[in-house]
Amino acid sequence: MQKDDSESSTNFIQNIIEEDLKTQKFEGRVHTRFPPEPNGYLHIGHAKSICLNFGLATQYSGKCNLRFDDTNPSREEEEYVKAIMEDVRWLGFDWDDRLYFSSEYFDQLYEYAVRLIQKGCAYVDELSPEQIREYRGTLTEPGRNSPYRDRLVEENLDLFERMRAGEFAEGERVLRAKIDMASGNLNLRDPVLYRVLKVAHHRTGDKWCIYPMYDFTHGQSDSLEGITHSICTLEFEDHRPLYDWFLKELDIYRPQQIEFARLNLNYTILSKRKLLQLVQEKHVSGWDDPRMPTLSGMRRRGYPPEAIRDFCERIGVAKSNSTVDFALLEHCVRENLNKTSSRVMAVIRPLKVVIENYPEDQVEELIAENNPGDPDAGSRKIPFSRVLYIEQDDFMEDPPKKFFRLAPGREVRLKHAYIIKCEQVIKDENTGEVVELRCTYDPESKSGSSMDGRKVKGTLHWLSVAHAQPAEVRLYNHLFLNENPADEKENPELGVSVNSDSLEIIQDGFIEPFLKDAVGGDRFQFLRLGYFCVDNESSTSGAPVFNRTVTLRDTWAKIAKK
RNA sequence: UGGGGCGUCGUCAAGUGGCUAAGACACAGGAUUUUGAUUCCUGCAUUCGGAGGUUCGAGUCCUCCCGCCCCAGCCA
Repeated sequence: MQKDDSESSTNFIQNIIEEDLKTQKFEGRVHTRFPPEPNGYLHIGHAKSICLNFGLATQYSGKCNLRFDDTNPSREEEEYVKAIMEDVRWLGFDWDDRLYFSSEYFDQLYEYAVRLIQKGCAYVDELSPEQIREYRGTLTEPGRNSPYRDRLVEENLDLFERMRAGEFAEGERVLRAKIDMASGNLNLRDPVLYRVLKVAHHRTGDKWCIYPMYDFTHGQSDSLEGITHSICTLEFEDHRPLYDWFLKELDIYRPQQIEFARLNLNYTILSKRKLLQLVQEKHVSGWDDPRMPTLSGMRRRGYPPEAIRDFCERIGVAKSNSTVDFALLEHCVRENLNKTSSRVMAVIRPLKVVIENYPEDQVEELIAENNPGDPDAGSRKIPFSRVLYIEQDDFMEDPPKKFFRLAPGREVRLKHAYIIKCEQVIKDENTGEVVELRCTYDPESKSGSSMDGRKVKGTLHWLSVAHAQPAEVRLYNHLFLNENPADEKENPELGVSVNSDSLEIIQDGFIEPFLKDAVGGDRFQFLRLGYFCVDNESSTSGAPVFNRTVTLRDTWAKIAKK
């Protein structure tokens, strides 16, 4: 297989696969799987795994399965299954007819367990959970054998069958593998294979009251599906000997487990447990809150799936624990949106401007290009009149040196329109707040006219007051101010560290007339403000609500800070 | 003091003994610009956790040391 891009380098997993292809280890096959547990929503960390697994399959003309690892019914729900499938599809991947559930293998897994018992490799233990822990030993001291370890095969078979029949309460019996209680690898100290769980399963209902553990399920499921490369995260490295042990003892097809480092992103948390906590404690509106690093949150925020895939491509795959800069994700989002979104004007903190020398009842239709970088994007008309809104930030009564927006006596260009000059500042008598600017315009300076060559430093976005439509605009910032919110030592209480400025709702923003009819998911660049999308949840017909996806890069903000 | 991993630029990350250690993001300058956006240039590791050694030649091989991460669920 030739790489289509000779400049890009291969990661260590690709190297392994290419070596396996060369040696015909799996008869030239590449078959991966993405195996989420349906106990939460997918986040950007899962996207890395999805892109890796599905991407490898595509690259090497192989296949990738979607398999729900649903062996613990007490934490799993159908709601999550649906959401996960939606998210994987949205990201742009397709599992065709290869949708699997570990629970489909419960019969087969039970049979495998019986086989191990018959080989003398597994036994039913009746130590309590606490005793099992005690007998396991510690990191530095070996464990001790359970007194029930040497039961006869027949006795184990009978007991295991009775476990399945529901004769024992939770915690009274477990099935354990007989490996090595002195192993330095704790996973090999007679791991539990089956436990009693008198809980209905979202797919198998009440059929079972014993459920296999992850370790006894994952490898066998991979084996049954003919997976070649079983890619998982680093914390499972210690499980690989166990993964291999089961397949060897069972004498069934052996896929190869490969571990890579999970994604960490600064300013965000990527742990299902903590994300669930944010949802449950209502620090966010739900799993799809636009501030969440979940795929559903990013979708609602306006991140294009292409940008997320690009990000996953760029971060690479390796084995060292690392934390990727959030700025890289934002860069990918901007890069995509810059190419694809129409430029429109919106004013979120309006300041009234009256053009004194512009006729009272005149309205002009000005031509505005939709995307300067893309001539095919076309243009639209925008109304210009005597009374306008500009952004409050774009005026300063007493400007610093490098400020080249509007100020008393200064000139700026209004985008697509005329050059105006600030003649007078009107303030509120009581508060002293600037409430209106009286300006004049230069009729010769109209955009597109022969006389528009005159240069001014600043160009502002604006809206005609009579034509502007009101709209709610939501501005988002990092959910956490701390660069490393996952650090328990720094942030023992997660909720407390949530950035109180992570959401700002602007109720009284204004948008161009035609944006009134924008529909959920539509994406735009609000000139000079950032990229925004129409919120799917809160928007109603004719009254769109906009989410700020990401700001534009802002050099001025950096200068102003100094 | 057990077992398993990892240490290359601020952040990711190529590099599989042989030209001056890729690339991206970030950052800093400059040019163009009716978005302080975009685009375009330019700069940004004499050095690869440290110390020895092998070699004509070491980020890559060997030895020792240091640091960081994971494992003691009947979670995945």
